Amino acid sequence: MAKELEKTYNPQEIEGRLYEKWMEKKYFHAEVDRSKDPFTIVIPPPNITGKLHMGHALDNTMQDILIRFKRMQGYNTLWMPGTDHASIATEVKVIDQLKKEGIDKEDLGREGFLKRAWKWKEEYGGTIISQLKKMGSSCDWDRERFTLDEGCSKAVEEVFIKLHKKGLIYKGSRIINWCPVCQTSISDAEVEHEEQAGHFWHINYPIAGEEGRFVEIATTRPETLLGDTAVAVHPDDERYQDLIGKNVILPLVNKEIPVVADSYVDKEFGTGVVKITPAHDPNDFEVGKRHNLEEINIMNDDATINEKGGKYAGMDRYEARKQMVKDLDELGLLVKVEDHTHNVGTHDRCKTTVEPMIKKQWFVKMEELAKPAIDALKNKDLKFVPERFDKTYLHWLENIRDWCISRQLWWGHRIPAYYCDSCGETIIARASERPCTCPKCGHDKLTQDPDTLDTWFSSALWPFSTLGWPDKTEELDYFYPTNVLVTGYDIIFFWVIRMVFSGLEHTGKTPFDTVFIHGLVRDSQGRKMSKSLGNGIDPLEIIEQYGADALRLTLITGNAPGNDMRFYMERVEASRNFANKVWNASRFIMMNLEKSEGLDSVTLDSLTQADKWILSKVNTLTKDVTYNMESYELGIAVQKIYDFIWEEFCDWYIEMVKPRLYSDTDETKAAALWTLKTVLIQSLKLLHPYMPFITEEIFCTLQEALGECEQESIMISAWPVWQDAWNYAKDEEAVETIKAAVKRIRNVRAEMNVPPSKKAMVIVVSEEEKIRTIFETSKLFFATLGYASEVQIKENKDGIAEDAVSTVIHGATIYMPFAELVDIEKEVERLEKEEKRLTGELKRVNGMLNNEKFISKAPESKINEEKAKLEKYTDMMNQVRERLAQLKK
RNA sequence: GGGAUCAUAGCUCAGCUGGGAGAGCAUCUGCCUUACAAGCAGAGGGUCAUAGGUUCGAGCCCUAUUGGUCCCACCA
Repeated sequence: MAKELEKTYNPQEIEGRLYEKWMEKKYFHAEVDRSKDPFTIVIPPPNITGKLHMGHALDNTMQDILIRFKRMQGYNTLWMPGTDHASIATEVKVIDQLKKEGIDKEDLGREGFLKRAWKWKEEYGGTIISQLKKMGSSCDWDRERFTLDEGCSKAVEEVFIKLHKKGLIYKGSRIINWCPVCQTSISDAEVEHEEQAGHFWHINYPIAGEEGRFVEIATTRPETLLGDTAVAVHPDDERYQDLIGKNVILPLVNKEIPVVADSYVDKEFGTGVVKITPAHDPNDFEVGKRHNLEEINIMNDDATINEKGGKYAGMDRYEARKQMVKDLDELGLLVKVEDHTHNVGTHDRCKTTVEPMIKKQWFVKMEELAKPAIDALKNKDLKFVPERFDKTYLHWLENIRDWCISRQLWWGHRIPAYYCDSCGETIIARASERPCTCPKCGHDKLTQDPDTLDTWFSSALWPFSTLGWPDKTEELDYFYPTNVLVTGYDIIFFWVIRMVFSGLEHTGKTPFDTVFIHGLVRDSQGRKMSKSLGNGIDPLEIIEQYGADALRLTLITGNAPGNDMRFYMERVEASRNFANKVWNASRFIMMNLEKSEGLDSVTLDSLTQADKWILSKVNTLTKDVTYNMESYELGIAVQKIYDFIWEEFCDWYIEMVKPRLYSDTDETKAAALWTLKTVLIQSLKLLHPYMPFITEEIFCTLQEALGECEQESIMISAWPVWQDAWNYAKDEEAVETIKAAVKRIRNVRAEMNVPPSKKAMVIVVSEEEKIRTIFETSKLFFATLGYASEVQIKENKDGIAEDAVSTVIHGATIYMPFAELVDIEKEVERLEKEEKRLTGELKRVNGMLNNEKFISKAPESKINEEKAKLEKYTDMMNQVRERLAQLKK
């Protein structure tokens, strides 16, 4: 009657089939349903250029765990999926592809290029989505979105126009970070600072009109000298007081430039004199503004020197540097060269050293937007898990600078700005409302701004643009704000912060209340997984070999929120082994259920001590796991489930129950089967968010075998809750006593090298009736687990051979009278060790209980606990001493 | 320069608001016990980085120190 499970767990066969079933049944799909509370997560949209890596695997496993957990708890869960157009990354890919065909981007023109880019997206953009499905991700694929799709684009346009109207978006000439290779501006967040070994060149600038007098400046970038428009000293610097207001002659250029006083200059650093290049340094730019200095851009977009550079025109910036140093040396103006390491900004994508340049770009004014985002955290409308990322978030926001959002790229959202060809008027308008004539001069030729927006501009709107904003959709009203955002700490600046202030500005709400942060997945040596190192481990290969469940478990176990983790194949194997353990335990249970009858008539009253013990255990486990999961302690929760299933359920309970199952006459057999089934199902449910495939397969097979149908899938079954009826504290305590006795027996036998096949009599001696009853009740499995040929339970040790091996547990002494094994010396040694341990414990407990401050300050429960311990240890000590005395005779 | 974080068994790491030092892997010793050798039973192994402090009590809180990692930052 029952459907059988395979002998070993074979994930490959199962995973694809189950995922298809889930898709078909639409379990992932969420519709607005006002009768239920929503629970929403938006996926960090992976780049369409992306391939699934361990970072995605971790990120998506965490989200899927939360979603599956909440779904089982009865929430109407929406996990909103989608992809990011990834402006620059994709543009580079397409350019590369074109290059292989010998085509230049410019040849193709904007229209042609975009056609190719869309084609590329159609071809490769779905790769990562299909890979996410292999992980078991329960996203609502019917709602899949793309940052460049119609809806998201509409939101982008709306936000741009809205912010512009409020004066929060402006176009201005400012110092921006320019990537000479990608030939686009980039935002501050995209600049990575890298320590580079460089030089400090000390150069003499002749003082105008004072033959033979120089002022020595020090610079790390001599080539920018061509754009110098001043030299600055500190206003209080006594050394240079007389120079302020005078002119110096800019070497090589032979132009007079002024000496200005500005407190930005550090007297202690270098020579205390700074050359000021307003067009190529953010500080100098500020100084320049304060002193009305000319801004001379000396570079082309590819970082070669432009026509303003005289003889250096056309040279690359580094080439020019070399030549200029040489020329200065020849002129005798080079004083010295020192080694100097300094931080230079590089483009995070291509690692090119960025060139600060003055360019006309679009910016978002940040100060006003940042404030509510800061308040949101302080008011606890938003929280980070773990909390320490609060500081990262606040620090960034409190020191925020305007966000450069225009990019000189084609693939992305076009800036909705139009310029009149005649009068230069700027018109901001929706594409659909694009004016035909200039509202100012009536000219009919308008040109749209060629730039596109930073890719993060659209992802910043992701939590609400995907739900229909700016339209007032049902979905937006119901699912927004979302609940949790799961992401790595590396994109807090790029994304999280921008979503928060965007959400607050445009919807008036924080887009999510919790940001659940994880770390990086590193290789076994702790290095970042990277293409160039070739140390990346492909999650798909792991899935292929070990199954998605094993991968998911590996990524979650033993990993604290926000911490990096190392990826080990050994750990994957351990996870796979656990899957196999679960599989086989289930197989065992189902084999036994086949022959079962009368499970329906089992009541809680008919359960044995052992049954009640495991039921009580799984009950507590349920409470703990739920609590941990609600606190985002996923690693702790799954560790508890793992320990429970493997140790308590498999190694103890199943072993305890075997004698009853193998007997045809045991009247508690049905109770055992019922308990096995019940605890298994409950454990599977708790495990399901972590290991969705194996739990589903077993759950369904089991239900089929039982002819029961709670639900057709475990993923829509109800999450277990703690119930008072399953709380059996006394039975738990009783079974723990038995376990302690069994452990002692095994310990003694192992130490004496007695094989399990060699059974021996076990005599339990206890003066307490309660203890004797516990053993009496559990005699059957106690004998099996303790490898006993016979179990006797006595009130006193009368009649037991004096030299019988013994061991002591709380409340009882266990004797194993097999003469041939006796080794008095070892026995004494062991007991003395025990005595020593107990002495220590007693000392500690006595110390506490005799301490007035402890008694007056500690909570009563704690005091009672310690009192109970004192009693227990005293009791054990007496037994140990008695036994010792007996042996030493 | 500012900030964060880590230092716990041979290795990799858990340890949530202070009260039992833990897991996986590795090692050693027995077991092919009819769910599982991807297994079962047992064992060894730690001054919880160092020095102080708070506390009846510290791996956990405070201070300093050492060493590592990361983030931020306009010292030319």
